[in-house]
Amino acid sequence: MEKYFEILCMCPLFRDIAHWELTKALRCLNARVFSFEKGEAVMNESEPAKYVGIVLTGSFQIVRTDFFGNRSMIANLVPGELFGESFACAGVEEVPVSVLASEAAEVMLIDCLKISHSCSNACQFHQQMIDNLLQIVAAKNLVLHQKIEVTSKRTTHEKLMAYLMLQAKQFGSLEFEIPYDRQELADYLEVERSGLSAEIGKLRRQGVIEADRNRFKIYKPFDV
Amino acid sequence: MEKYFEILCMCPLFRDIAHWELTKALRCLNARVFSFEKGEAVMNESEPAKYVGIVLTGSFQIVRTDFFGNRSMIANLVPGELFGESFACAGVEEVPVSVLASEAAEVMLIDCLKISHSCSNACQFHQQMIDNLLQIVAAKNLVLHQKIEVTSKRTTHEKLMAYLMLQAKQFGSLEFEIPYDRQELADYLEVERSGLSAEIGKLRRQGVIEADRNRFKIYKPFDV
DNA sequence: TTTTGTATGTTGAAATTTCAACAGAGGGGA
DNA sequence: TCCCCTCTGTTGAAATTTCAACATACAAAA
Repeated sequence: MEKYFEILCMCPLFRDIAHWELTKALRCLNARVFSFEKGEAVMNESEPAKYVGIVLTGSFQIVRTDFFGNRSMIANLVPGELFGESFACAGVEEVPVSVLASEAAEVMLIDCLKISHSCSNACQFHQQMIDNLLQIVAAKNLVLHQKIEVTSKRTTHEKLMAYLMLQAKQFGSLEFEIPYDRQELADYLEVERSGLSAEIGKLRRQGVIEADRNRFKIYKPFDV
Repeated sequence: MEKYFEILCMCPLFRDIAHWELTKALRCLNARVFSFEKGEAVMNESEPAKYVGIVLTGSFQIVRTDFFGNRSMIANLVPGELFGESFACAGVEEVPVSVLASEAAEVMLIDCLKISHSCSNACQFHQQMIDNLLQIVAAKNLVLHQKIEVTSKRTTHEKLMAYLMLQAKQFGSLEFEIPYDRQELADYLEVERSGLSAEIGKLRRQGVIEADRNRFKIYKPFDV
């Protein structure tokens, strides 16, 4: 467990929890680590929400698949990030998403009730973790608002540009990598892959962007 | 202030806070009540997030308007519901939405910092309110996931049916009223109003639904 | 009652997306 | 090296949406 301390210390869930208290906390929380191969699911749609997951290594994707098999990409998770916390805190019986490993990856799972309910040992850290959870869940809200901001645009062109500008802003550079391949980006933007590829090709020919696989470069913020 | 006690007691923010403590709490929180006319804004896009709002009477809508004036409807709020809490808890400098009164309405505004920071009087209720906030923010997450579920559908037909089925499920009846007029529903579904009206007309003629203003009735769950 | 304004429904052309199918590039393994 | 498979880009036809414009119904105001 100790080998994950570095990443756990960076995890917002353990913010302001003393290093020496972490070992005790993990035991009290009955935290356990699991490994996944690419494509495996940590959490499946319609399961009850019980656990909070912390990405330790690799990366995961939060996706939802509807009745007809249409896939919608919600977010990409990198080490230190959490998932499942909103559903567990809200106590939903059926999570509306799946969480899939997008490469070999490891997570730590914690029973959410163990966070909110103080244990018999009267551990100090519970309160701090609830405060931390509140901030994390609130921040997750912003991620969803961001997706809505992008996907509420009506055309593939507008969605793509909105997404790329947002990424550029977050990376602080007009050149950056995105965590999605074409199909996944299409699933995030809620458009057709072929249409997305066509749009990228068009922007490339117009000299608006440069795109190589998941590496993008914006030349002109707007093609006014 | 006392005249709002009934609605405040039902507000999830004050869940498990003793009735006798509420008066003290409101004073400690420096809670204040404001009135708004239809169309007025309690909160504007790009303002810093500072307050948590509680709807006391009337109703409000959370909307976002982009660069080009395209409006996107996020949610409708009725008495007892909160808004702004996610942004305030996440400490964002620019809220991504506006909150507008959809009729004459009243809200109670509370400085979010006063909730999370214990006061000098060492009031008891702060901790309970943080626990409550966590659940509220987590639930807000579900509302956003729900909107994404609906709007990720590709056609107006699918979006509309997904929305209506969801409403029917929440009302527990195939007959119900929605809180939006046609333009607002179009803004929620992220489609064109005229296209939405056309689709509603089609479904009506096919006998799939009955629709009069904001009152809907579903005859056949699916038009397989 | 008449007027005015808003909400809703309709329509047809233009723009865009979806869909299905295929081609080329590149990586990994045999 | 060759083969296989995945990812990306292209394309053209069909389906759908957007856009602009107008008709109608209804409610509030004059």
